[in-house]
Amino acid sequence: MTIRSRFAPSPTGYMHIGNLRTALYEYLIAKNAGGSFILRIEDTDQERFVEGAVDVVYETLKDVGLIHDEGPDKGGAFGPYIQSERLPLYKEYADKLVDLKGAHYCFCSAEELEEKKQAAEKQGKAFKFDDPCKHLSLEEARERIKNGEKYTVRQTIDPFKKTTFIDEVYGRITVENKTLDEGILLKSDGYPTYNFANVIDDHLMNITHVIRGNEYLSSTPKYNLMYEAFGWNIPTYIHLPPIMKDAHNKLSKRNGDASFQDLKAKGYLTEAIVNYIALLGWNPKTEQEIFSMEELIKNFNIQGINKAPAIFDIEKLKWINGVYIRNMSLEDFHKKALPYYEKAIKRKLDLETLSKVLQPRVNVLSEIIDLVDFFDEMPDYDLEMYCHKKMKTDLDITRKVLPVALELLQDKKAFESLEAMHEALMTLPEKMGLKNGQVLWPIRTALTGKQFTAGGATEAAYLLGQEETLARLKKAIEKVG
RNA sequence: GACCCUAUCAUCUAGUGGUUAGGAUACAACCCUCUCAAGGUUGGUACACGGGUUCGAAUCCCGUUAGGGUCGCCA
Repeated sequence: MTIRSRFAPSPTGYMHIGNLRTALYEYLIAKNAGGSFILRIEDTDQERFVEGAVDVVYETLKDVGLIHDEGPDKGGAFGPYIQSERLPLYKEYADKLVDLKGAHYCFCSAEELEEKKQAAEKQGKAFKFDDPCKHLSLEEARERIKNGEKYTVRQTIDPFKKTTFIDEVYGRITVENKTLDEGILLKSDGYPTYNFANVIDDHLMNITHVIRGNEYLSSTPKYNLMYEAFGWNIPTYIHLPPIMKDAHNKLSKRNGDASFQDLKAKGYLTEAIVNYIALLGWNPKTEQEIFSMEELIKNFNIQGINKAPAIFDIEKLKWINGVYIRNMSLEDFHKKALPYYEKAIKRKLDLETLSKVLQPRVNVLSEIIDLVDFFDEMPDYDLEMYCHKKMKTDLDITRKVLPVALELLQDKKAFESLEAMHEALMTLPEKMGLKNGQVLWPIRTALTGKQFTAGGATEAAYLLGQEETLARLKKAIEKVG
């Protein structure tokens, strides 16, 4: 049997991390077995329609490398792949399900129901829908429909039975049917609800593996009842635990948490995000932590999926992102860093060398901004900064070092390359009978005004160039008196 | 409230009856070093609780507690 899995987002205009992980697992499960990955757009909620939201889905999947084999933009043998274009199908199968006694027509209006609910609430009673339409004869119901009455189709459930299903990660689950709600399958506007559309589409599209969040675990028995009523094969279920923001809250855009787009904007690499979320809820049973998409496809297995929720740990993502950055070629890193340089640096400087200095020091690309701001403008700093116990240096030493450095750096040759600068500066400690740190700490401070910088005096001087370096040294000499 | 699900370091997790409870992130220390990183070495921290079953339970069973989910003409 060829595995067919599907990603079925309702387009909201952004991709949240939980959805992306679901899509990833769906893709990996299919591709691991050489199967197909199908994209289906679930746009049955007319009230939540967002312009352009479908494009975000396409762009994200493409960026991440989850290539779907069938979908609205690609076609396929089981289309249409947009639910709003499948309306006649749902109606047809709803009627069929009524014939099969798996559903019934209901003429109660939403308002009526709401009234009943509120009345029950007022009395402090738990609301139980009595569903008068359930007892209508089929002839009578069809007559009322013919007369143009608004109606919905509700699932019909035998309350005296039990329903059991197997989930590949949670195992065997059994519930008593009386705890199941006879929910609406077809709305009065003719659109199906998720509960119905999913069953119909998954069956019609030959989906073999249904992979989704575990919030659907409790409604799965209802889907099975429909499959059974239709006499259809039940798919393999794989329910995924949620990704949490903390111990209590799910990760969600609504809580102000980062979406895939947000993470990208912050300077996280697509590959790193994918790598991280693959590991959030799945373990490869080895100690490997860095996986390319090819490796994920090769190694992914359902047995490694966890049952317990996982908290999204941005620190670990940062680390993984840093690993990816350090593994990049200098050219690639430079390309990624360029937009950030443009934002933060007006002065002209050797950006290639800057990239060389920065690459091992950056975990998230947006960190670049804070790392390079001193190039444009010398920050204010306290004289105290020249006193450094560990470097065994202080103001007195600084007063001696800075003028010597100023003189040394009059020589243009030092600015020809990072190596030349290093060589030049390293002559100072010996000449002055001082330790490296005693000489270089003051110079670096004078050039950067910062407690910490990426690179040392050598890098700062070389990158600033002769003119600016000399100017800053002069200023510092004035400052220390 | 009813039903379903979950429970190992701060975090992600390994572990499927016998382990000094392993790894990674984070944290700390040290080394390296012109600061900061990177790299290297080392370290501390966990089986929610209570009962069983068993010669022996993180592992099996029951309960408690805690948390999550579902109960929409949302998905």
